[in-house]
Amino acid sequence: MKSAKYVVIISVDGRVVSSNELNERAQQLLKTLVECYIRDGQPVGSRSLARSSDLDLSPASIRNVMADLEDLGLVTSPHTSAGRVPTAQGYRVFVNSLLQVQLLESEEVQRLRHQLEPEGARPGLLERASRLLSGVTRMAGLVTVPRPEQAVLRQVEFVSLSENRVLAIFVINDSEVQNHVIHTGRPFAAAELTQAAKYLNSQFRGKTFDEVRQGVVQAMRDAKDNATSLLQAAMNLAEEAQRSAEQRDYVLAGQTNLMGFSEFSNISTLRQLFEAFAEKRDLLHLLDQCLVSKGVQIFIGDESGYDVLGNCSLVTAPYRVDGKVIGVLGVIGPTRMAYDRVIPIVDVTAKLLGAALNSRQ
Amino acid sequence: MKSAKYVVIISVDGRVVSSNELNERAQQLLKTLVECYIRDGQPVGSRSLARSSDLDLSPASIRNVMADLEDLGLVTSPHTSAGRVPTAQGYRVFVNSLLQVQLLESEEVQRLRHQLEPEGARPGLLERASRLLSGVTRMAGLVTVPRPEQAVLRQVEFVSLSENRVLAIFVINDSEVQNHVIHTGRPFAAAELTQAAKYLNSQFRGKTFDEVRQGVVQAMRDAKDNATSLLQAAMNLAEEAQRSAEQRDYVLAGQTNLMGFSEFSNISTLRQLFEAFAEKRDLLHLLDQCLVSKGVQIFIGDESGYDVLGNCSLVTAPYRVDGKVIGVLGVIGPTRMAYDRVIPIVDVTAKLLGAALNSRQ
DNA sequence: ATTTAGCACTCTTCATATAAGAGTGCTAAC
DNA sequence: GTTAGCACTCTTATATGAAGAGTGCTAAAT
Repeated sequence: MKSAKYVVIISVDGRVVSSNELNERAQQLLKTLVECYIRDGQPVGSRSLARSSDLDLSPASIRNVMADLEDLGLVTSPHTSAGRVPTAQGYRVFVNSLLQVQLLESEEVQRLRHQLEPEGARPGLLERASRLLSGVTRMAGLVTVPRPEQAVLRQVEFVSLSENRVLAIFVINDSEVQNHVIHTGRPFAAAELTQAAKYLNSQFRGKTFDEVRQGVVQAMRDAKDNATSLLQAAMNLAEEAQRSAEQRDYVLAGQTNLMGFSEFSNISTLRQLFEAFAEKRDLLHLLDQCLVSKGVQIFIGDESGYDVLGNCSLVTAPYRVDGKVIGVLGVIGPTRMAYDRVIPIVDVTAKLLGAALNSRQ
Repeated sequence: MKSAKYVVIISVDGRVVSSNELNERAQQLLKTLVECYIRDGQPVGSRSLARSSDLDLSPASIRNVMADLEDLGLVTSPHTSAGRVPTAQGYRVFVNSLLQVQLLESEEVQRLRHQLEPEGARPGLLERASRLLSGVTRMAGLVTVPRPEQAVLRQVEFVSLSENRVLAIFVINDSEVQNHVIHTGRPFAAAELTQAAKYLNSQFRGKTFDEVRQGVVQAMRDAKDNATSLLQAAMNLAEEAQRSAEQRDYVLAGQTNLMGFSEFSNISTLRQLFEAFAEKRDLLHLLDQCLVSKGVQIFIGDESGYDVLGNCSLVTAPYRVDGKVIGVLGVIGPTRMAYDRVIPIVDVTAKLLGAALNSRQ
């Protein structure tokens, strides 16, 4: 292998993140190549690249550049006599420094906003957002349920189910509701439960779940000596509910859209992907990483670290209530996706969802 | 086409339902053919059928019988030089009168029962039943959420969300919970809501939703003149909640298992099927039809009336609480499935789910 | 009258061969 | 530094032929 002509800056995690040191021509050609490939889905050869690019170069010259890009790991060739295809790293350079995102028409934004208006409770806002994303991108939409830790407790109710089982109902933030069955050590009378709920509501209504957690721990310590059975019980319930309320989850929509892409024409690949959707664990882990991000975050191909997502890209954006990030939404599709369209859509949808949630306070 | 030698009884809906008039030999051969095809997934020829069947016949004789079965529409041939494959009608005759179901080992039943024990609330009982079905049959499991009309109201709570929005929480039957956002005509104070809930609980706790509906109508009529604003409001809330509580739904599990079958190797077929799963409408309509059945009910291939389910079979059984049918569960897979195993599994699971729901009362 | 052996026939599947086409890498000329 | 030319590789499509599976029909056997 000959040494590369151009230097590419590598980030801390060992991946290409910048093309500052790629010369003008190489950048231009990489950009055009990615655009062509995203548009047509076919490996693009030197000939058609010469035609598509504004540069006035012969195919032979272009072939030289392509060889360099290939050495840098930005493009690859399916076989000798096919054109070049971007690698995950190639897409990364494209997204980071070559891409100019399309601005959404304001009427288009209006349309999105309209879809997220709180008219009619069904289906829920999260599900509508997820469907919206999948519908407008023709890929799969993904919206995590809001984090309870950062969510505000609005109300808690206890309902006796049977002997030792109590149903705890938490109204969170807004109309999001979580139900949890709690197995208690002893039976509780209805009046006892009502009082427990009353106490908890008076203490913690409007508090975040983090604060609730702390308050519960504190109260349990204080109550050590002179604990009434009721307080003790209420605390137990709250803590247990708190624990089971920490489950992360997401709402997925439009998976079937992915079946239209040739990338997933291999049914075993497709199956693994869908199993990952159903399993949720890996996706949730990935989405959790996006919670810390300020804005749109993208995983391209193997960057995710999960084999199943080998030829998938995940475009995400966190959504906020009261300025605090409480969840993430995004779109999942083949690495070969129209990033310039998808990125602003995800970005705007996150903002609109946050706004919709806020307006419900 | 030559005329058929054997008469097949046709049921009211125009489908073959009985093979009483098929002679002994034809029945035996059809049975063996279906068994072979279910086992191997290959069209079965006269030669191998001669070997597999207990009958001591030459391939040539068998070919004669096969020609008759083909005329009757019970088997078909993919092409000239392939063996025969059962049609939907062929499967129907097999299931109705040729099949002997396998009895489940009692230890196997124990294992199923164990999986449905109410230990740990997560995931919910319905979801566990659905997963159970998909896991043990290696196909897709399906469980409808219980019908609210026949369900018993255990408790209702109202929570004020914002100006004109009230969250109604219905605890039904057992730990099943439904949340509904109600848009009210005017704001309600917390105390008002509490009283409304108290009133409704005192009136309707333990009643079925049908009775609730009647009670609501009656109370609204009585209250016409001397209606307190509170009663009126409570009634409105209850009625609206009632209306939105009528939505049917199901829990699906193990769809990805279907991707392993050659029947769904065509990705466009697969996509349509998965879209039907997501759409839910058609499946629900089909499942509704099974509510009236006493026991296991089966749709084979095009019997369902939906094109997407062309090469699917759906095996269902209603489940009961307090002797009343409140829902349906089942398994969906290719028409080529091991009916002798699946039928008792679905049957038993329905009983076990009913029992598990009952034991929670 | 039923059953069966024999046989011609059809259709699929697999392997092989061939030609066309696309695109490359290299070299030498511009 | 750029490009034309060219040999080379690899894919794709198409044709061909042989093997194999299974059928339907007919005539002989039971």
